[in-house]
Amino acid sequence: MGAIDRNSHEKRKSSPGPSGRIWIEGDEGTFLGYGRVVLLERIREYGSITKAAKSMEMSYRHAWELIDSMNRQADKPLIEAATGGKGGGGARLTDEGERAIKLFWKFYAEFQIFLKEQSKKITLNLN
Amino acid sequence: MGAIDRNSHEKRKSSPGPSGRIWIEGDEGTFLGYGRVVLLERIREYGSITKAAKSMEMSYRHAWELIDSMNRQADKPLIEAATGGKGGGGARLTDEGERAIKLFWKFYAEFQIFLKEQSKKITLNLN
DNA sequence: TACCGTAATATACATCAGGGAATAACGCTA
DNA sequence: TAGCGTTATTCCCTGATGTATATTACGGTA
Repeated sequence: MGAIDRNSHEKRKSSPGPSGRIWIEGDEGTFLGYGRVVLLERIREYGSITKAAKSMEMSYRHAWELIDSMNRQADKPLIEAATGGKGGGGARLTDEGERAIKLFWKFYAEFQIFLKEQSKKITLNLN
Repeated sequence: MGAIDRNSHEKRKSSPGPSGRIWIEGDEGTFLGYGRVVLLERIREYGSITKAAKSMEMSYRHAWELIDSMNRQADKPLIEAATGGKGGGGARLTDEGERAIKLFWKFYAEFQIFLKEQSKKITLNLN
């Protein structure tokens, strides 16, 4: 339920020291990033782009563009959406989407470890 | 002599795979980043904020703000500037600035290694 | 003292990513 | 068939960021 900033990056504590952002690049630019992956998870949770976007305080327009970007760059779509029908339609995370989520969080976790290691070295050198 | 983009991050090849940006956070936000460190080096080279900014295709105003931000957040100034005098004045990199440059490039180099390692793991998982 | 090139600073302008709102299409349900 | 909620798409507006431009301050030098 936490708010996500407008750049689709995680809110980071502004504690001095090494910091950074990571993402997975695709053919058209960013393929997977923190905000995108959280969006995927929210869609899995709510089954709706509209609800997922609202839960992140993100505009539907922006959410849709991110999903479209991911789907275009992936071999197979990460999200499959349907208009009309019961409840007006909805969206669902595919197996490919599930794999993308796992892939990114693994990368993300290793980066956090990397930053922590760097923090030890760098804070020593500051004074 | 290469052009630096407007966000003060290095121009990165858009090759698919793990990517990212790093910086060193200070009390007011970014303290050292790629663009800032290149700016420091250019000032060391030219002895002038004006010339350093031009060489990076950066506005003087922006360059000055970056320098001011770094100087305010560091224990001792990284850049010392003088108005008037021979040649109208100039700017010079301090020893503290020299250390900041080394510190950042070390961090940067280790991050490149980290990305390369991650690339091996991730490209394997894509197909 | 006049000149010079730079630092320092303020103001106006341009650009652009994203938000908000409006609208159409869709297909199940009652 | 009418209603519903969602996806999909378009247009306009705003806020933030950086550029461009102009002006002043400065202190050596000729």
